[in-house]
Amino acid sequence: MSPSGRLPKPAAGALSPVIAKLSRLSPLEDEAVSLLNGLDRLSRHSGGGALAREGEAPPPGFLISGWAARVRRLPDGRRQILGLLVPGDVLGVSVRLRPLDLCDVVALTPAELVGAGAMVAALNDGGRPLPGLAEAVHLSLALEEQRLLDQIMRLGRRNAAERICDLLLELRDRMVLAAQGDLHRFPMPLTQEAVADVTALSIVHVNRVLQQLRRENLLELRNGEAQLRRPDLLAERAGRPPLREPPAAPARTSDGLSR
Amino acid sequence: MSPSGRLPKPAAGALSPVIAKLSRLSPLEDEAVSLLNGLDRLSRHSGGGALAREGEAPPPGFLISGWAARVRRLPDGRRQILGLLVPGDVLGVSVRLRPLDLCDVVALTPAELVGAGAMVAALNDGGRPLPGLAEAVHLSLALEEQRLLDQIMRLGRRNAAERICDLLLELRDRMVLAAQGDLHRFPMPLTQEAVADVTALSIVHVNRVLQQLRRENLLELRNGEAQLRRPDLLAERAGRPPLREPPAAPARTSDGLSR
DNA sequence: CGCATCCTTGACCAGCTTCAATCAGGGTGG
DNA sequence: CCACCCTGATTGAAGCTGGTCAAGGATGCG
Repeated sequence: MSPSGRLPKPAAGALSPVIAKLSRLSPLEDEAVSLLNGLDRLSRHSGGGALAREGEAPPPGFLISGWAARVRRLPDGRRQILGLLVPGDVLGVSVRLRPLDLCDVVALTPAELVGAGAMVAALNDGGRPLPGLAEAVHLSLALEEQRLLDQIMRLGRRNAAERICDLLLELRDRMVLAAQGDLHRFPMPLTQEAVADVTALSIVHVNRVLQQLRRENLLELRNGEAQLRRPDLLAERAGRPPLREPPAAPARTSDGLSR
Repeated sequence: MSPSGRLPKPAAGALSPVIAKLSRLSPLEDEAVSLLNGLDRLSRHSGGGALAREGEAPPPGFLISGWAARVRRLPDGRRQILGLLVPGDVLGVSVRLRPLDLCDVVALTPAELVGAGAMVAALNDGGRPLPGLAEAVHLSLALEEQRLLDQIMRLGRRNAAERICDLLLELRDRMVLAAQGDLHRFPMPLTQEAVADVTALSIVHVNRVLQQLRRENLLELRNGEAQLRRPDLLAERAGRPPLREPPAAPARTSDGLSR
């Protein structure tokens, strides 16, 4: 349930979700890319294992495989997932100490983390400045805050179907950003229980809504992969504003900062 | 509905919520206090007026009187309050550009804002360093993020009564921090509609829950003032963890960073 | 005095939860 | 190889929480 080993080096190319995401947020210097590829201190975690514990600042790192969640519990055991972490996401890297970094983080699937201490050091210790990397990391943190706001909207004024459709679209956009899928298809290893804990619904109701979406042929969900048949209809079903055309203004996606 | 005037100077002592809050977060240098007291560019806003518009970075400022809210809407008009702003709170001051600063902010009561541009300049332009002030501002931003997480828990796994009790306790703590009330009594100018938009309940149901809490003699709410009869019972009613004793560990309040 | 805003209350009902079984797939030990 | 078990998905029935609709009441202000 805990890190089941530390290896000096991740496999070649293992950093690709991180590099894909960051380089899309801001063009990365060549040096930044090799810095990222050179990160070590890999740790593996089994599903259910803790990546970080409440109250302890987690060591800076990138999630390079598997999914995880920031979790909080009520005294009686009710569980709420505050936010999900997917490959390419950053953990414990922040300017100020962030309350978000002080939650329990648990692996929802087997997961691998690489240490980002070397990157933080390179950004701070005034060696060669890496403004592209610094900007990308900043934007990544901003996206994370954006997602907290999206989560509040999701839980606040959306009904069950809207919550689930909205979540799927957010996950699609995040997976695309990390080069893990395309507009119609992406890895989705969450159990219905995890979806329930994100959307604050009961497992049973999540199941019913998914069945309904399948019946409407909007969605397929099998073998840990999601297929969105009609993303446009799904967006409508999610109660999202109809997206403006590219020529007029940059479309607003849940990954976009254009608000 | 818009700023109804700009006066060169706020009244003497008008900055006291700001100074009370910041100095409780971190001891302020004398210079920092006079810097704050010297802030000008006061703007007044009537209830319902916009303090900042979606998509525009708001000018940095402190709310020195009145309450406001960060608001987001769904296409069909449903409204969700992402977070409340009370006197002493900061707006538009951040290291990186924060998505939170890109929401609509509306005044819920008549409100006054002073510009914080001079403070930001003093913190950045390497004149005399003011580490106490810088730390206090940082902590203030961290508290804001903490409150987003609290809001997710509130909307996620709490029922109507728990949401309202939890909100009242949060507001109590925030008002105490800004020297605007004590453990049992504080200004609470929110309409039931605003409470509904924070807690994602209907107005009617907010009313019923408040009636019930009054009947149980846990709460009084009159003339824009809240009285908490039994804060301990209210906390229990809010589904909060029983708070540990002061000697053992610092108690966890919604204003505390001790997580 | 009349209007506007906010609060209050009742009746009804829908969305979601809870409880309880059942089913399907995958891994494991005999 | 197969019985067994565990986790996750599925489905039905019943009931509660909270929403919606509708109609006043209270308060304050021009």
